[in-house]
Amino acid sequence: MHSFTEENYLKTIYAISLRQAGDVSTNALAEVTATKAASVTDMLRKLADKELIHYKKYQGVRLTEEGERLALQIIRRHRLWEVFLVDKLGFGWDAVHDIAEELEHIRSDELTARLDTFLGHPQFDPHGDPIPTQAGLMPETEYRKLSEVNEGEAVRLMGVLEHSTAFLQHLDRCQLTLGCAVTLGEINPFDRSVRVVSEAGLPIFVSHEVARNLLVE
Amino acid sequence: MHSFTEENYLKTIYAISLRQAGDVSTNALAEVTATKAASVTDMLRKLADKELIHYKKYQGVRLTEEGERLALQIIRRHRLWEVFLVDKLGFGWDAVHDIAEELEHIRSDELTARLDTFLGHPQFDPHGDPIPTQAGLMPETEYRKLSEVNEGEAVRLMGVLEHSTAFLQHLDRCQLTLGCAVTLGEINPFDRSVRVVSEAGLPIFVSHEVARNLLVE
DNA sequence: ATAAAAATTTAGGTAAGTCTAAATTTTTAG
DNA sequence: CTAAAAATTTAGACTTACCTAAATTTTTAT
Repeated sequence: MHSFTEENYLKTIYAISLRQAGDVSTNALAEVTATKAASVTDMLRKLADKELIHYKKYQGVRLTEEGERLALQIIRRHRLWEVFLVDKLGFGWDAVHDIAEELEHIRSDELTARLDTFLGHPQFDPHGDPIPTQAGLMPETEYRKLSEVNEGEAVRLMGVLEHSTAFLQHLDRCQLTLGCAVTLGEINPFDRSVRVVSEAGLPIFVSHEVARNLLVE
Repeated sequence: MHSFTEENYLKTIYAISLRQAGDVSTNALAEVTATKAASVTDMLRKLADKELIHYKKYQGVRLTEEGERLALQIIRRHRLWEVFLVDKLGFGWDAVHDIAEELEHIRSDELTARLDTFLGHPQFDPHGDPIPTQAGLMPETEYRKLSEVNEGEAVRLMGVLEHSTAFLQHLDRCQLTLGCAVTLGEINPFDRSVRVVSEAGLPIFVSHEVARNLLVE
């Protein structure tokens, strides 16, 4: 069996791999796991011994097939629990990350399977992130960033790239909820902020910083 | 904050205190926690430093008020999760203990409160054990053991004293479910086994060993 | 009452996961 | 191309929770 800590490293390696090409560096892992590079090195040696990562000293790491399978299993559990917390318990989408971070480590395939059924086999978590399948596949999504949409286009808000409480609460205050349809107004050439118009005709001003963290289709 | 392991010790001290008078011995704890007496002594010193138990060397331990408050909080979470697993996810009552053993350590008062509401503020877990209140009180129950009931009496099955999978599955096979009404037939004077009759008139033979692990009212 | 048995604690050690400081390797800049 | 900077690894140490073996205290039985 793998420890809580090992699972978190696998998940983190997967997450970093998604947003950058090439192997994952020791320092990048140290930053995300909030530990020191020396501690990361220790753990990498251990994960390599277990053949969960490909690791050559000084060269960074990448998950093996088995490592990726485990990472996706943990991400699946995390996202299913987030759906539970929001849909069933009524938590806000900005309040579930830390709790799901603990729940994801409960080790029971039957629990995961029953939870999935109970929730109605959801495809996406409350932040619009796709839920890996039981078979261990991450569903592909074809979303663009709102910051890449042209004036006049009509799009639907499908996900977020930033998961911080502060960002999600900002979206709540702007009434930008997942699934809402918006039409792009003019883009301010100075700061690239943009006005979008909701279904209800309500104008919402969105900074470039926010727009590039919103996924639309 | 208190570690996973510390929480388990508190819960175990509480559980042992319930079924025997006087202080809890080091050996009793070693047996239940499946560790060695020397390890228990280490942990007792730590819990005493944190003022969660009263501890005098060689004299056994008992929970302080704060220790009992924490123990009841953990038991509350355990039992609420068991209700969730059985009522919402459809697990059998014989399959939930180990999973709840992990879930009980998820540390979020809001999670516990919302789960309680979601489940409809249940008073008892799937084994008939009372769920401690949010205020930290263990509800009193006035159940007798089936082995102490007289011939001819009509009683209702309210709980179990033994929680093993084997015992619970045995009850399932006998169609002895919580809440079912039975009337006591004759008690065999040789082995103290007893015949009970269900509501449907079905006769069920119950060994003394089983009868003294069944709680009725 | 006291010696043997049982229970408990102390002493010293291990593994996991972390740390700091020092050594080493790789990358970058002139 | 090479020296300085940055990244990474190694060495040695700490904490938690556990262990075994030995010492100590309490209990039990004659």
